[in-house]
Amino acid sequence: MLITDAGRSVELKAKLFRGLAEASRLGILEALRDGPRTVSEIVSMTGLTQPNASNHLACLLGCGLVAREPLGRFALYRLADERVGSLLSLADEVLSEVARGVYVCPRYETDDREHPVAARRGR
Amino acid sequence: MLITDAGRSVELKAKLFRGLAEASRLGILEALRDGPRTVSEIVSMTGLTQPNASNHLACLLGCGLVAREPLGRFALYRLADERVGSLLSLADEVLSEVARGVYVCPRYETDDREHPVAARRGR
DNA sequence: AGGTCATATCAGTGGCCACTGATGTAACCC
DNA sequence: GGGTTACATCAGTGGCCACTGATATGACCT
Repeated sequence: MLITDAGRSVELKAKLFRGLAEASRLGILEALRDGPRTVSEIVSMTGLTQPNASNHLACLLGCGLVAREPLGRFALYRLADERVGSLLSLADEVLSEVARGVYVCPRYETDDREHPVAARRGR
Repeated sequence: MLITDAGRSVELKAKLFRGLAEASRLGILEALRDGPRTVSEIVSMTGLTQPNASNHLACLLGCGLVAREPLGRFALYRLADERVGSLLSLADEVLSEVARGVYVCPRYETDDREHPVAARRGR
C-alpha cells in the first residue's frame, strides 16, 4: 500500500480502473458503447444474471462511469462520458499493438480457462 | 461472467485493466512515467516492500505493461509503451472532469462513511 | 384491487490475490 | 574465497468482492 502523498490520488485512480478491471463490468460498458440500453437488454447481451448486472450497474453508476435515466419501469443506462469510451478504445490499441499475444499474466493464473460459475451454467 | 464469444476479448481487456486497477501497481507505473527506474528506486518511491514490488513488477512485465533491462545486479524497468502513459493521462482526465468528487463507489466500501482519501486529504 | 413485469437490494458463500517474512540467486566488492 | 548488495521467488494468511437465490420495490395493466 502506498504511503507517499502522491499515493492518495493514485489510490483514487486505481479505483477508477477497478471499474474497468472486471469482465462483467467491462462487458456492460462495451454493451453501452453504441447506445443506451435497458437493464434487461444488458442482461441478455452480457449473459449476466439480472441481480448481478444491477449490482454492477449500481457500482458503475456510483463511480460515475455510467448515467441512469428512469423510464417508466425501465431504466436506461448509458456511458457517462465519451472519455469512458476513449479509455476502452485506447485499451483496445494497447491490447492489440503493445501487449499482443504476450498478454497473459501467468502469475496468479489458476487452472481455469472457464469460470466455475459459467461452467456450471452449462456453457 | 460472460459466456458470449465476444466475451473472450472482453476478458482479456479486463485483465489489462487489472494491471492498472490496484494502487501498488498503479503507483509503480506512475513512478515510471518520467523515466526508467531500478527496483530499489521504485521501492523507495512507492513505499512498497521489496518483495511486494518485485512481485508486482513481475506481473506488469508478464502483462507487457513494463519492460525490463538487466543492468549488472540492478534491473531497470520502464513503461513498455507510451500508450500506457496515455492510458494514465486519460484516466487523469476522466477522474478530474467526469467522475469528479462523485467518484466514491459506496458499494463495497468497508467501514467508513467518508472516502478515506478525501477525508485524509483534509477536506 | 390483484397480477405481472422490470429493476433493485439483501445475506451468504467461495475464490482470487495482495501482502508479509523467509529464503534463494546472482552480481559486485575486498 | 567471504561478505554485501540488488533482486527474485516461495509459502501462508487474510480480506475483499463477484456471484447466487431469495426477496423487496415500484410501475404498468385489466
